[in-house]
Amino acid sequence: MKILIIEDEQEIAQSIADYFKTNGIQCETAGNYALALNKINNYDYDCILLDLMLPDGDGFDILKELKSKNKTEGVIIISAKETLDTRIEGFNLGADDFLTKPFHLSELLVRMQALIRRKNFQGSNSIVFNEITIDIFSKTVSVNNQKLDLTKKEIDLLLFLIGNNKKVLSKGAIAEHLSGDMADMLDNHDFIYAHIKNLKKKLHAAGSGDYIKTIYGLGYKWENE
Amino acid sequence: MKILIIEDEQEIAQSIADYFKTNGIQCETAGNYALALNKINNYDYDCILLDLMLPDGDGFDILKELKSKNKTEGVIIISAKETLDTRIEGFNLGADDFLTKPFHLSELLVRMQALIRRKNFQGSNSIVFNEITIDIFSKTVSVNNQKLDLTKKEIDLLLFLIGNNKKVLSKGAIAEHLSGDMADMLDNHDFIYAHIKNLKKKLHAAGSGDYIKTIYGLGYKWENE
DNA sequence: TTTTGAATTAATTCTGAATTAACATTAAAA
DNA sequence: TTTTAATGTTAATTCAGAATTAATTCAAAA
Repeated sequence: MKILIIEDEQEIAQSIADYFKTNGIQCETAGNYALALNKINNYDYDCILLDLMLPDGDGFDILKELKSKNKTEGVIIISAKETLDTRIEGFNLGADDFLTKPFHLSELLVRMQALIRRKNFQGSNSIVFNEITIDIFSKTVSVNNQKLDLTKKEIDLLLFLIGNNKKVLSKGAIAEHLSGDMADMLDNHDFIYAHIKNLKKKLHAAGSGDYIKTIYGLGYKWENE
Repeated sequence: MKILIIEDEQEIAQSIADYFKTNGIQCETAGNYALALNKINNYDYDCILLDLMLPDGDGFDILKELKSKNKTEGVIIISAKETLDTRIEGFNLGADDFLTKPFHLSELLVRMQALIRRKNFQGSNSIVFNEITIDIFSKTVSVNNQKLDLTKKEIDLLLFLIGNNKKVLSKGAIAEHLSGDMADMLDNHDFIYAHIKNLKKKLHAAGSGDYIKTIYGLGYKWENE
């Protein structure tokens, strides 16, 4: 078993490598974006540990590269700051696990072993909120195990709301997220109403709770009632 | 800071509680599955210590319950027998740390503090004034943990007053702040009366103190009585 | 088929005006 | 000097209409 550690802090990379080696796992390290890309494209690994903040690039880009090349390595993101949003972005890009610094090496080892086992069993990764389950890989949403037929934007909206659990999101912020670009505040954001309504309707029809709250004058938020 | 210790061996639970209390951490204990479930569903804790083997149930089920209800408490599993399998299952179910008995209380304390630090770092941003808490992200105001339903202007006014704690704010200044534009001093500012009154009413109804003082002829100020 | 913009309707919040109450100032009376 | 009454100013309260924001509907665009 061989893993690649993409991490610019030499000390951290080395201590992970040492710990893994004593546990019978071969390791290679890449301290920057360019080197990491090179290694990924020329060698195969069982698992990749990926730090998001690199001196010469974004860890997410490496993830994109991996997926675009249809590489099958499992990826565990290790990041200093974890928000549910970055977690979801990570999962959306195909990461398998997410670990926040500082972490215990034993935990990393266990998770990595769990990941490799999961890979072998073709397990799926999902986000669960009460009766709602969102499968990150298949992009399917189900309520009480009943599959929902949501459009792309509806899933995107749902993830954005859940990912910012309890935080109020303005119409402008939602519009920007859904449309992708830096929609300026002068734009027409009325289409948000349609998406909110449709998503609410579908969730409700499937028997889900009313988690999308309207905060009059401020926006919307997702909240367990 | 308050934690819940779920552990059936009374002696162990007590010694943990004692140790933590001398370190300024409040503790509650639950000696069995049923009691633990009850406490979890009715109170909020900063962290939960979870023994896996309980006389009337499985600790993992408590973990599942926590996650399905989207509780955000950190969970440290303490278990007598650690196999890689139970570790993996624990992490997969969302535990944050895993400690094998016997352990040093000092280690438990350090890990718990690390966990809480990690949680708080990504935690919500809030302003607290005695019994009043204003969460900036969720745009919610609560008094003694009871949520208030304030309008945009009311929240705005509350923040303006608290933010200028003890400073007298003229009606004109408040009007300018609330309306956003450079309202000239000739404008009618009577609407301020309504907002002040509504805000006072809602805060008072929720059991808050009367912090909004009228300074006759000058304006209003926020002050701890 | 899905997404978006426009038009319409509904709901909520804000604000100005009117009324009433509280306070401050002044001046006359005790 | 102190009290009281008269007067004017400021604040509290109330409420209806104005303004804003959201929901809904539908048709056009992607």
